[in-house]
Amino acid sequence: MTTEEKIKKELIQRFGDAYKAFGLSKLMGHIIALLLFSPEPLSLDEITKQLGRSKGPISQLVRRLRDKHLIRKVWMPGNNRKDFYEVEPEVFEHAFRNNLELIKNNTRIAKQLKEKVKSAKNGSLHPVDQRMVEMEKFYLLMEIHFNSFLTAWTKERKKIYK
Amino acid sequence: MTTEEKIKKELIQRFGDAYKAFGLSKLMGHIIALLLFSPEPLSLDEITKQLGRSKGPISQLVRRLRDKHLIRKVWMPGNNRKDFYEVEPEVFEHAFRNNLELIKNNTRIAKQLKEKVKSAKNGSLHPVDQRMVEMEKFYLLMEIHFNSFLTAWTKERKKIYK
DNA sequence: TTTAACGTTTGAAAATTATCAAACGACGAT
DNA sequence: ATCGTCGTTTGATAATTTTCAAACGTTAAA
Repeated sequence: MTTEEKIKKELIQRFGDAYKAFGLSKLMGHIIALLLFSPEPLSLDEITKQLGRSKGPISQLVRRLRDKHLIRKVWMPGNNRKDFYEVEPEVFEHAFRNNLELIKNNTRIAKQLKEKVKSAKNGSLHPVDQRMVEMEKFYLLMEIHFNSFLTAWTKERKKIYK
Repeated sequence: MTTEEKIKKELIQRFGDAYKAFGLSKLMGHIIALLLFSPEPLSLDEITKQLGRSKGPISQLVRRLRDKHLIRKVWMPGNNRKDFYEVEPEVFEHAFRNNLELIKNNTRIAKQLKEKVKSAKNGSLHPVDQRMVEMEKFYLLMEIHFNSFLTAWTKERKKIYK
């Protein structure tokens, strides 16, 4: 096995683990890693072949990755039949934004539960109320900092790819 | 069912979903939510009873929650046999820090792969190299902003619980 | 010292999720 | 118009994860 193949294998491996750690499908990580490594866009057939899986799951996960804006379809001249894919230029940013949605959901939980506790207030304040207030503030502040990170990154990225 | 019970049920439900969305066990979310709602620390028996599960999984997940610093054991006077648990005062911060570890792991992946590509450089630069450079910068910048969020939160939290 | 309650561990069962092979519909190519 | 290739869908199977019940060791209470 050449050095390049070893690197490719490790990239696939580690992206799989990372995706799983974030609660996503391991195979999704494999697909991203493979496309990340490939200098050229790959067809579904290529992906299935290189990852040694069958068409079913690849087709489904490629769709999900597209929904998440992590990869995109690219038109290849001279091949009107096959779909080719490559990673989105802003993969990392999009991956982060997907995570941001989960954060926002937490803010929503806190806000809604807080309201419900408040409206059901029966004289004595329930301790969970205080916690929900804290939780909402926590995630709101987090959203602010996450957004400021995104602006900072946009600037930084321009420097890299100018 | 009283309003309070409805709120409790919804809290448990939604924390379960949220935990699952972050790739953790749904039951872990249930335990946290239950403890979050309870004004008093709960024993393992209470938790198993209230969640309608058996001792095995509760025992295991309580340990994992403790490892993650999301809940803690609390000594109860007059009850030397049972272990009682409550949520850590800084649950949200600790939950965030756990996530930060995953982020740091991503930084590590980028750094390591980048090095390997560089050391294996065979004349023509492989496109994955550029991507790894970008990835590392992305997650390093993220770490900076995450840390600044944590400092900001520490300040904010003092205001709430002063 | 004995007993009983407690938390942990463990092997099996249940439930969920991932994966495959095959069938299908769509659409260029011939 | 027909054929063949492509991506999707689907029902069955495999693999993984979750859950339970029972056995176990430990330790406070009697």
